[in-house]
Amino acid sequence: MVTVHARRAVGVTLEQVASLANVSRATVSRVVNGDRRVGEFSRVAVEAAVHELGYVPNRAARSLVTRRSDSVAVVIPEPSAQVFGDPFFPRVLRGISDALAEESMQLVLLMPQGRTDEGRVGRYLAAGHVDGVLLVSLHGSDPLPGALQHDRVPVVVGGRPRGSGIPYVDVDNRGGASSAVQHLLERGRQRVATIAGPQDMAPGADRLAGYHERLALAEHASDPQLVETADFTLDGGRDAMARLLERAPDLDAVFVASDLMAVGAMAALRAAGRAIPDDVAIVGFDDSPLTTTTQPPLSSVRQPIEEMGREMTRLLIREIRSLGGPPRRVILDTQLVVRESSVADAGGDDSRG
Amino acid sequence: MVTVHARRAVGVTLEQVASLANVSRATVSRVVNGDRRVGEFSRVAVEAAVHELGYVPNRAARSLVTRRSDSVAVVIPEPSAQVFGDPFFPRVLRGISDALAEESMQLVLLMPQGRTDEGRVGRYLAAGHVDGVLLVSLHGSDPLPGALQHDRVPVVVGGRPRGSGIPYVDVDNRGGASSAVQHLLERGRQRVATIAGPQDMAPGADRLAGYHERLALAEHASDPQLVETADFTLDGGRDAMARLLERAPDLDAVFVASDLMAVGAMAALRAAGRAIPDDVAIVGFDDSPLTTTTQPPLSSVRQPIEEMGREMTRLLIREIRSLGGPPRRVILDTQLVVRESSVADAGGDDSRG
DNA sequence: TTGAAAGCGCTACCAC
DNA sequence: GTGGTAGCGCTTTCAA
Repeated sequence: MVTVHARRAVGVTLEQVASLANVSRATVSRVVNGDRRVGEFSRVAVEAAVHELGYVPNRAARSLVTRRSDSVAVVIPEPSAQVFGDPFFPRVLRGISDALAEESMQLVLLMPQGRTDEGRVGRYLAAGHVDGVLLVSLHGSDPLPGALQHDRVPVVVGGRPRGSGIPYVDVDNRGGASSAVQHLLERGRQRVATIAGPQDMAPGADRLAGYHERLALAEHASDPQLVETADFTLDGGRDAMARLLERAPDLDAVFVASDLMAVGAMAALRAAGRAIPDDVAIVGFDDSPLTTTTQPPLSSVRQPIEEMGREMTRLLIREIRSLGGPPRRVILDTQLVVRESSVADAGGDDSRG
Repeated sequence: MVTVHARRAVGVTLEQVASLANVSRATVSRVVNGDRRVGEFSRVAVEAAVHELGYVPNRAARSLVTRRSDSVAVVIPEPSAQVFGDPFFPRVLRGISDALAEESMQLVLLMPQGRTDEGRVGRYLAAGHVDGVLLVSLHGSDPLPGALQHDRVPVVVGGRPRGSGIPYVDVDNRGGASSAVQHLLERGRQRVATIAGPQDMAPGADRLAGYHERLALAEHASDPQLVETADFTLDGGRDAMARLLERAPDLDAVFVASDLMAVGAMAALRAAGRAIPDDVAIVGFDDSPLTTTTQPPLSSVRQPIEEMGREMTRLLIREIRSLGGPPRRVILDTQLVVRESSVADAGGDDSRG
């Protein structure tokens, strides 16, 4: 038997493998799909034939009969792609891609622009072209997850969605914010302010909740004067910091709900002649590449983004394999990364979960 | 006739549409695929039935007979995903996604990790699961495009690939670098240095070529002392700047081949007590979000990233529809964005292509 | 202009 | 444990 070096496998069918291995198409199918009920002898013969011919199953033919596509859609609506600086987007995708590859499933990427486009995408998904949907949503008000669930399309959301009853994976925004505030308090700061994100976005609301939670725990009164909100942009962060300094000149620390806003806040502090961290300590959120470009380097809360993608995929696959059971949700731990912006004495490099 | 509100379209077949419209399956198929040879009356009846039933063609069944998948793979090898700070990755994808949606084609995303994984991906692609491949490659030494072309899989590369004969779309790195240098010369700078990228990467080599080209044009001698290379990282940029300052203390401008390296270079200049732009003017490349976070804001060369994705897709589709003709390549214009880092007098805001 | 019918390659059921 | 075979939903000849 001459082993031909595998060439382009297009066109090789089950039929040909079967005839080369002297078995029926059914047997080849069983071997290819890992069915146990195949004799040792047949199995070896089929495997050899598959190898020799470089056979690869035709997905379309398989889908047609199994009614599965073995593919999953990842939907990234417009605003989610606009995350500046922080490579959030490639990181979730990497996590998802890894987990799907393990299951030999395809990743179909959809990036609708605007509501109209989102409608098109919704119809596409409802048409059953994919086995399930992963939705990376930064604005919780998205109607898509609800619509999909209504159409009984398996769906998992990344980030806390507005409605309930939908499986999702989120980062522990409260816990992350809480640990940042705790760190500042432990360093002896008395007047810890915060620049929060938009309160109609889950991460915005949750990080502010974590701030309040930790202050309450330490029996620090929450002073409304010390709370500002901004829109997750650099300029927004700068302006918010300026307002805080005007209202509460005695503040000695600030927890900022994103690194980008923190960069803006640092500019405002510098403009006001406040030394970082001596006069004002500052901690951001995201642990983005920005943190090491600032002067001094910015302490920040790190999120396990790849893991989020992987976990979303696991949940979805469970969802696809057996519709039923209570909707599952997973909250992933964050980690505080301490840098010079929050440590007055040119001190250590501790970190905590 | 009662118009039922479209519900989940799964399960509605050509057959059902045909029977509702009182025509044959063949006729429905013709209407759905825009075949001209259908009577007005039949066409209207079919369209109504399609609408009423919410019919959506089954892709698998169609693929099985047409032998097309109507899908395109986008391959992003590991290192390409590591682009810091700059949201290059989401932007190309957005461009590709838009262009594919216009053609009703699916985007299948593949993110191989390491050479082994890339082999798997290569076999997958060669198996004909997609109609064509878009490869976003930052390191030109990738074996994938060559392998795919050998297997006669239509492929278009983003960024100049090493081998020739492969269609690609690239940004005008030479021209961009050239315009940056021209700008510095026009501002009266005499000793223009450069921090280049790795010379085994196309953008690294091309941007350096543009630098030399423009100096030659201005009959400035190229002084080897004024050229340093680094690895596109922040630290690399800082170290390269430090070396330049040591070797050529009289330099009064520097063109840096990436914004991230430019941020590092600015840190080195600051550490050396050089004022920006008064002592040393600086221009980066990418026009990333970083440019507005630096002090002063960084002049930079902007690249049309979304357009690159769109153009890649157009080329690929042409490639898929009719294999033949000379391999096409497209070079997209860049634009210099002038900010304070390169303008001594607190001057204007000009820009040039 | 229209319809009948032959598959595309595969899985899964049923019989042996 | 194995093989025969009936479709999955669609496109595309070929005739009419």
